[in-house]
Amino acid sequence: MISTKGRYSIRILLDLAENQTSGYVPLKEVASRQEISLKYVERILPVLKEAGLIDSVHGKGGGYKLRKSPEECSLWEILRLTEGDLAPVACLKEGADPCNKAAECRTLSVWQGYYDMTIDYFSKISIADLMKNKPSSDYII
Amino acid sequence: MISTKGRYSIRILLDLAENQTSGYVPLKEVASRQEISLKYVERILPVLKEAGLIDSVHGKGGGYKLRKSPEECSLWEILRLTEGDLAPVACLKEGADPCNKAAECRTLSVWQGYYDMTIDYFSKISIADLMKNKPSSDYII
DNA sequence: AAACAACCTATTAACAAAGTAGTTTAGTAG
DNA sequence: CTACTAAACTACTTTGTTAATAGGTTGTTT
Repeated sequence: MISTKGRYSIRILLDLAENQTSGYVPLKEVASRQEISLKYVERILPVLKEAGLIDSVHGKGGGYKLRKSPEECSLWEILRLTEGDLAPVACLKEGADPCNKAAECRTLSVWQGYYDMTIDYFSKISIADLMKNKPSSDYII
Repeated sequence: MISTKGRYSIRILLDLAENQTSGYVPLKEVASRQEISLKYVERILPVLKEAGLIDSVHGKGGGYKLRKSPEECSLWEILRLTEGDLAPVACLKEGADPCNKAAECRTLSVWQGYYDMTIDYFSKISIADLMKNKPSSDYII
């Protein structure tokens, strides 16, 4: 399961992308548009800033803005930062001590295959792709 | 993350498949071969029995055995039973109340695509496939 | 009847997710 | 220079899940 941390991060970056101005967008606006607690948003963002996905400015007129273009920002990059990694089993996690049964493990290749597929899937989707996902009028009742 | 419940279940069924006899295999042997606590194995199996994957017999000479052939037993079937479902987000879980933002949600299709891919991946792998995954001699040092 | 193995119920410790609260620091506008 | 604003930091709480463990009961076979 993808936790709120990862899902919210995607929505927040998407919000920043869709509401870009020449300046900075304060979190207050993002939180209110996305209906996420401001305090929780504040908790989530620092890691995205550290990684260079966003820039921030303190004080009046300050806020956040995207540092990269929406095209360059893949969901895999966001999820890896916020969810740690998406390894389906402990022995494939980054920095895990190597399993001494790996050589005889019948299921390792299954998990590895799934993990590779997961990385590939999310790597190929960018924030820009999500922007194209405008709601279809088919859905309007 | 796939929890121990799902991973152990796969290993247990694989163990039953590889150690089939004309009769029944007691859990004591499975647990000891797989190095899983007997008590924990006992907790996990009932759901697999209910679903008709395995048969059991009480008492002396009793134990478990596969009901289906290893070819008919897909990992998806096992994981769905033991992990609930593998929906990456709450709104795709079985029996979830429909999200009222679904029509305007920019990310739903991403999660749905990932979920479809997940089901497809695990559906195409059977216990019989895992039996073929014999450890390669390349790994022996 | 004795041995054996599945079955059932309750309890526990450990951990992570999700969010809240309050304070501090930094930058801008007047 | 001062007031305002918004990010940044720290600590806490609540809730739920995972991964077991413990002990007793029921049902079969020899």
